Amino acid sequence: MTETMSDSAIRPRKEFGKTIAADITHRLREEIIACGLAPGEPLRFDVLRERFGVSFTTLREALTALTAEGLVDAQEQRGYRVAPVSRQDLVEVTDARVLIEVELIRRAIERGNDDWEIAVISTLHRLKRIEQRDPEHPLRDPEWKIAHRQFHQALVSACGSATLLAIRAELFDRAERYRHLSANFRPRPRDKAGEHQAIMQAAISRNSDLAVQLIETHIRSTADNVATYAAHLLDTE
Amino acid sequence: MTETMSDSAIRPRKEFGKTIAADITHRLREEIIACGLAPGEPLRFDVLRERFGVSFTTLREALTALTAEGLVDAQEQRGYRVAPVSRQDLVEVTDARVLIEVELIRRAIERGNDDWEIAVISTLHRLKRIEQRDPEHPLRDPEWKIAHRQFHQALVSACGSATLLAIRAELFDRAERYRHLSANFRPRPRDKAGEHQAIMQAAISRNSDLAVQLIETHIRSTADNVATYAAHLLDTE
DNA sequence: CCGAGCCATATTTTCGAAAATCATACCGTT
DNA sequence: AACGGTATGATTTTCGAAAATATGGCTCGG
Repeated sequence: MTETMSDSAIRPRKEFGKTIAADITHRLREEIIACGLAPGEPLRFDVLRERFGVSFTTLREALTALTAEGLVDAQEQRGYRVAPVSRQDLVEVTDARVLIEVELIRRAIERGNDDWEIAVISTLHRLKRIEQRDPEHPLRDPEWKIAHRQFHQALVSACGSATLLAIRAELFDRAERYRHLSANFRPRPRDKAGEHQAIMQAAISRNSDLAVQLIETHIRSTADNVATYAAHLLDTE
Repeated sequence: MTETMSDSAIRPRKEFGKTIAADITHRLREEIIACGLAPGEPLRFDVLRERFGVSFTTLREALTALTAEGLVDAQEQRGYRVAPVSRQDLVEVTDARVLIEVELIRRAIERGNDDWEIAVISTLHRLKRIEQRDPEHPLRDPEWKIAHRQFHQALVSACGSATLLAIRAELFDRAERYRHLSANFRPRPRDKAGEHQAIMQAAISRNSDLAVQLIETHIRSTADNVATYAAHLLDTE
């Protein structure tokens, strides 16, 4: 409010109790997922230092963390680059997601209590509200992205395993990057709203088999879409 | 050759083409898995700096990587500590391992070629040789640990998914720490040699269902053992 | 003209000091 | 004696310089 624009806009502002490194990790992650940093692009320290206004050390810590998440590729003694994309990697991420998400949905439906139901219903509600606002290009709306992420997160949140939830979140991020990759070339989003609605209903009515089937279809058809419309980005070289 | 003993013995000697940070990450990982650094123990920079002879920055990078692997716990602004153990965490790791390893064994049996069979047979052979040497306390023998790890790795290596193999490796490490935790209190190792032999035979003869069942039993019974003999370490506070 | 070896430059990696933050003990007040 | 606030020491976090390593161009010999 009272600060100058130039400073507050450029300088990384860390939230209370958080380290700058954690903040940079978060910002870099978002930028890589959104393909603001292109797959395979070298991540040079000088450039990043300029862009984020932090030191080597802090950047290195962030890049190390993102390397573990599969979003950055470390080439020892030769720096880092954005993790490249490939058809093979897309298939692997999709398969892994199906394997894990299907299991987590089952467990969540089995164990979910009232709070879980409320979380599923309310996150879907918010998602639909945002979609009404701008039904054409949801992926370009940061709010839609967050709401979408939170809905899928809510669905499995009651699974009871923090370990598997962490793995799931990582795979979700990696998949989301592929969605962004094809977003610019996709003619028109298919009926995601309807799919989400159906998944919610199956989950709340504790219809495990149906929910599992819907989720698997949801994940695989999204991946197929990416493979189709981002083909020219996946087959290169 | 020409260097003084004191230096070459204490200083971390990095292998060709590797960074010191990667080396320290590896050494710290091994030490945490072996419970040389006890679960929950604070990881103070001064102490580690003394012990490994490296700087803050390098340590921080290693600790960041291990945090992502679930072996270290980061408390923002309050440093790091060895990831604590708990009965809940043991259950989660075990469940996740069963879910993933069962799937990978299926895929490996389906896709494995001659090289895969050879790898499975030869890694088991080496494991048995080492067991003959010191059948009492295999976990205390670093060579046994490596051979054991390589046998299980070989079993699933042909699954075709680097993504799932990486996740599996991480869970394997976390589980191995629990095995070490109980190793000192376990009366006597059960017949692991027989189990490994049976798993190998089921895999090579492409008997998927049997291999899956044996692997699941292998993983779960190991975890049960830990839960029993390390109970006093899991229930505290 | 081509290729191997070497020098100069660009870039990463590592370091220890300085700044920021947290934990603890102390003091004064109620 | 209990409580709140503050000063002090311990520890983490961040920084930019220095060392180590890779990259690209150049020369020289074949």
